[in-house]
Amino acid sequence: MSSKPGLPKGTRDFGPEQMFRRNYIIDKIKAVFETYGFLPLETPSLENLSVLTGKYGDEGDQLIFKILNSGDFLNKTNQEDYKKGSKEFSGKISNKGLRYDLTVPFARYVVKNQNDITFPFRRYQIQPVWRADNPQKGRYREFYQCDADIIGTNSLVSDLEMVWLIHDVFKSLDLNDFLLKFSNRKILTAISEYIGEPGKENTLYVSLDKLDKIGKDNVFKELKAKGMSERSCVKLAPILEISGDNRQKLEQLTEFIGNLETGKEGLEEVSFILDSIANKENTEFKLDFDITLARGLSYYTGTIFEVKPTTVQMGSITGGGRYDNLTGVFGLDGMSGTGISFGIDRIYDVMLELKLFPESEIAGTKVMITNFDQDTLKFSLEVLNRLRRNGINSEIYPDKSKMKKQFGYADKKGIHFVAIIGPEEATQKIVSLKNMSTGEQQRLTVDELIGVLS
RNA sequence: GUGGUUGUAGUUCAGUUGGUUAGAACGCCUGAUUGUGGUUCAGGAGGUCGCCGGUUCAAGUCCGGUCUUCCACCCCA
Repeated sequence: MSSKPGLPKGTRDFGPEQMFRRNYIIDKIKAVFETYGFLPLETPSLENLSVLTGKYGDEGDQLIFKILNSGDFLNKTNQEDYKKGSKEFSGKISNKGLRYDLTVPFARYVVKNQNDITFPFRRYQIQPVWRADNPQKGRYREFYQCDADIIGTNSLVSDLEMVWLIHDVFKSLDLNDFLLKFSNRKILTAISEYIGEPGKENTLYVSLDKLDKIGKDNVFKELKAKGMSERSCVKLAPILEISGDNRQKLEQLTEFIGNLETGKEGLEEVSFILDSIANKENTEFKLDFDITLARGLSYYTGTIFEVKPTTVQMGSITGGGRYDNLTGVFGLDGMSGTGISFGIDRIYDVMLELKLFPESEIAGTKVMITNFDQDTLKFSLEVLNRLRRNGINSEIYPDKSKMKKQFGYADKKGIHFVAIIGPEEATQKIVSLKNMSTGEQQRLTVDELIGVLS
């Protein structure tokens, strides 16, 4: 066990069975993305560190995997660089890193190709990302993100589309045990203004996000520890008491921040989403307007959303929101967009736990042809080729082993049919087809065989 | 990054206060059955006890380090 080669922390192999299921998820998501008019994009696994750093906050920067420069990189450094410490020094010996998410490379792409892109630009991207985080359940160092973004418009219609998109994706996966929480960053900004701590919304939302986890008292404790005054906390307390359905929550919140400019904007935006959703027919929306929803990434400026499974213990499986100026850091201002990211590794774990993968998706080969001897082989290969030309997943057992072994192979691989071609069948140009689940066996011509298996 | 936890056959796990040749179940291989799998029966193979070092007459068992697993924090998908 030990001497066998291992895997780096937080990475995994995906065997055939897992790949069938992963592809099932990816195919479904891709299909929905395409019905929404999103176009595919891929970017390199590697980006220049100048592109990656400074976009995810100090903590995020530390989680970026850095790639050592090629060649004699030490030759280009000196004792002074070394003495400045790891952070400075790593800048001298590494200038590339593995991508941390898909949004920043996308922003880079948009800026680089701004003259060729027709805006608003709708793209989807399904690729792995890497984070040097400590792994746990549902947390890996290499995992896939499925992103869809609409950039180049600040229309709320795009935000609304994201809400629909989320529902359509989970519907097509038959994953119904989820809750879509949403809110608006402007509301948080207004709240921090209202309680007399303008500009401190970052402190506020980091703590508020933990409300259901650590409780109200601890949130206040943490806020005070971060320098928020007693008076602000007193003003905040009644806002946290807001409850009821989405409409009721919105109305109660209006009493606090309805007179503030950003507050008014935020409330109107939330209201628009709620109204529009209500108009979409025949769909039950599990939408929860949650004031305490914050989302970590600092680039969000408007609508924000997050999806959590309701019956499985798991972090968020989807998240996103509106960003007003994502490309600003790359020198292109005024490019507003909205985006969503599905975490397929977590969706996989949830679906596995809820047993939502259909059996039929797991089968690979539909029919296996037996291998008798040199004389029958010619006809067997002929049949094999005809099956394949008719789009039937088929394989021939490569060795002239005992029937017992050949059948055992088909059984273990879950192959539903075995086509037996022995001397008798070969001379008559027929096959004996055995259904492995019922045990029934019938003699068929090749044309009949294709008919049965199509 | 901080604190804890885990590692023994392909898999899931036993293994006494440190003491002869490290066990079980399932899986795997062979045969009963030279044209038929999943059941049954008989037999068999398979282990550097994660890795490196230390204590000891003696280490799977005790100690240190390291890697890995899972968990909490931080943060996140």
